[in-house]
Amino acid sequence: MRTFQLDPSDDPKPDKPSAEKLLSELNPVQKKAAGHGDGPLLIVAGAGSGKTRVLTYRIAWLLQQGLAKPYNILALTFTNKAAAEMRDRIQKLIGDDAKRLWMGTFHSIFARILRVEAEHIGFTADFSIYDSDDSDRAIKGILQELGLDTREIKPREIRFRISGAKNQMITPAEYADQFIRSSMDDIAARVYQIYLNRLKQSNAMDFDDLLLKPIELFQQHPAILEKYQNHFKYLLIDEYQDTNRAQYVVSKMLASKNKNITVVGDDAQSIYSFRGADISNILNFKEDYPDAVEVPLEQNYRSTSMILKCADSVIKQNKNQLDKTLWTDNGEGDPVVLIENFDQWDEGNRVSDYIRNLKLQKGYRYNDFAILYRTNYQSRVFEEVLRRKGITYQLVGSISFYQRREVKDVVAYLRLLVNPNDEESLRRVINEPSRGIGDKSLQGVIDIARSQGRPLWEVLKEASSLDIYSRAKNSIIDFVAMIEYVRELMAKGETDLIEVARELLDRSGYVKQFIEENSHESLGRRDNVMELLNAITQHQQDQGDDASLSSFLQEVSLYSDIDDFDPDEPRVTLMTVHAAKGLEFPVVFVVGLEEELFPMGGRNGEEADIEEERRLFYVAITRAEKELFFSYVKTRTRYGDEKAMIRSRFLDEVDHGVIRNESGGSISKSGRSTFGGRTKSGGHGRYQIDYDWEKPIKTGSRKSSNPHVVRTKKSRLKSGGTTFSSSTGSGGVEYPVGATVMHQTFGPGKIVGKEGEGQETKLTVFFKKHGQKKLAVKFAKLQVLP
DNA sequence: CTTCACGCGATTTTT
DNA sequence: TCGCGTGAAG
Repeated sequence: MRTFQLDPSDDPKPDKPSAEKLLSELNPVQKKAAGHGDGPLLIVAGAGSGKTRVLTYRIAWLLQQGLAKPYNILALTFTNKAAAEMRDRIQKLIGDDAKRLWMGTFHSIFARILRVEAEHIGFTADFSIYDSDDSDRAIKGILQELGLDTREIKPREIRFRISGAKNQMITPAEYADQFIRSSMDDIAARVYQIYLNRLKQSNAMDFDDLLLKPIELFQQHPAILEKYQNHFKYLLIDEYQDTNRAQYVVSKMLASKNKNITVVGDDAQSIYSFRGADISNILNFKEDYPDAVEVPLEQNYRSTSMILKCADSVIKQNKNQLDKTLWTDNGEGDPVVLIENFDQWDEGNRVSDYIRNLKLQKGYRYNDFAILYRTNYQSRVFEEVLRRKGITYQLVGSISFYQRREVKDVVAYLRLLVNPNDEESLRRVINEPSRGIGDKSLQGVIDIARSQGRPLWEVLKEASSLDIYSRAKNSIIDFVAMIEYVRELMAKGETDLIEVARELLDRSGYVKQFIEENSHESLGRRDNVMELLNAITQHQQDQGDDASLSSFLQEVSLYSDIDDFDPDEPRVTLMTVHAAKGLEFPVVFVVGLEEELFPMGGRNGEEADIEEERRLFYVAITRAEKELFFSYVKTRTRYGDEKAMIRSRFLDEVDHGVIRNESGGSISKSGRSTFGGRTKSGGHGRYQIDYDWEKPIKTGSRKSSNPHVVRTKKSRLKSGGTTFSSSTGSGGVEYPVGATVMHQTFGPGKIVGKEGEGQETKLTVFFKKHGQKKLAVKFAKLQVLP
């Protein structure tokens, strides 16, 4: 990285005429925020008040005024998608300079910095990034080595505690001193220290470390901190209400020299405290920076006044909330409609019928609709119903491609290649496919490694002189040689990345096992592996010369499902409320409004927890532009059996003047006791008479249609079970030029060229988001869309 | 050391 | 209801 000395007293240039023009599309308050010069700036941006717009224009303005070069600006967002979108919008304003802006999530930006500075804190540039799953495995291993029963003490429980401590920047010693309240805490304290050591030895960092290590780096090396302070002359942080302590500290460090820090946030939309987000960061901003200029954005451009009134009546119930008044010029709009259902199948049917009818009557397109729910598992019913009715949808979240076992396995292989000390990856793949290196043999070697305090890999390299079973010993020797061979291949730099990966998968026998098994499922797994290889190629195309296995692996680790949500495809969106933050839709359905689901019952029902649930509900409501629907069910199937549900207290809290039932009447409070009744048989018949929906044939329909296969048809292939339809590979499927097809990773695309026949057909497909690609029909698993 | 079968726990929310 | 992980047998 280059550093640039820019004198802050550089002539503050007078406004150019073009700057006037640049900001002319903003309202006066937005203009004030966007055109703010140096010094701390707090933008309190209500929902739908155009904060992204302000941030975008502010960055463009800073550049245009000559206050900063693109690389002097660091903009931290909540998702990679948000960053990419903002970059796009800036590019439209100022052109290609936008490419050189530092924009991304806290995690990805600091991962990038840490790669450069790794050796200063005892890591190498090739450090691995552990996701929560990797962390759980590491913790599980530690628990086992401590002789503890991992059924009684769940690794996740321990991880939550450790992560919580890390987010508060509490060291293991401090934790042991202050936070022991139960035997679980006691164990967590012990594991915490070992876990830290283990990660360090593995040259690995977990998600929390990506925020903590920069702090460590900057504290220990003031010169490095100063370098970045000089480099990042302007710091802008989006969604500031959701930052945790570590994020707060690191941004304060970076800003402490120039004080050019802009934060944007809305305390009413703080929904990540479970992850350590601390709302007081935004509430106390003005104490940290007494001369901060505060700009409240209160005009809402998104929603009707009816929807805003609804939202306002909800958030007012929270005691711990800043007062603010959102207003809008938009029309009054229609009241919110409450849909009452017998069970989740009714809910799915009614919602999808509304979608169909609204589309017909008012000319909406499918991408104008979103169905928002509290938990991912609620998506299943909606998927099935939408599919049956032929309504296209896209599912965001749920199980992502990169969490699939076979994909994680291959990623572990690749990680091992770049970082041999990565013990979790090593343990994951050393016996996958099975090579006769079982738990016992491996544990033997691990014990030796521990007693010598050396990385497992180093000890494995000396396997020939170890005292272990000879079959396992030989397998280990072969395995080590195989990895070393491929690593050298890579180190020589003459072999293309993709070829290196192929060599690895070939020599390890990883793909071969799937082909030999030749089952529907294993072939699906093989296809997923091929898809991962495609992603490597894609990465190379995107990054050009900067592409390496390390950079690819980083991208994979920090990938989030929302990142490739495409709002322009004509498909209904299914996602959690959390995932919907920052997005907007003309028509929104907030479903599953039942006690213990939304709000999710914090078992003690703590008021703070309820307030966060309420903010979440507020976020859901404020996604809607024109029409808003609430829905709840009377009985819901959970864990296989039916449970009577009580409708959400939130429905009673909403201003009843803005909400009506389906027949246009006002909703009754008593509805909560009669309709949401406790008896199972109570209103059963009554509500079935009202509705004419095809009841799902619960056993029949679900069995007859393999959910895995069907899911893939309309959702992105990323979601769905572990197997995919192999129909594309077995011939008989036509791929006419001009047809629209759906691809697992690239999304929808159009066929623009074709060569070869049958299985060997290669298609040239143009993807809106990824550009033109040549794909083999055999592997690409394309679905032809109507 | 691998394979099969059964039992039990899971469903917050995510970088 | 279903998927995974643990336990015993081959």
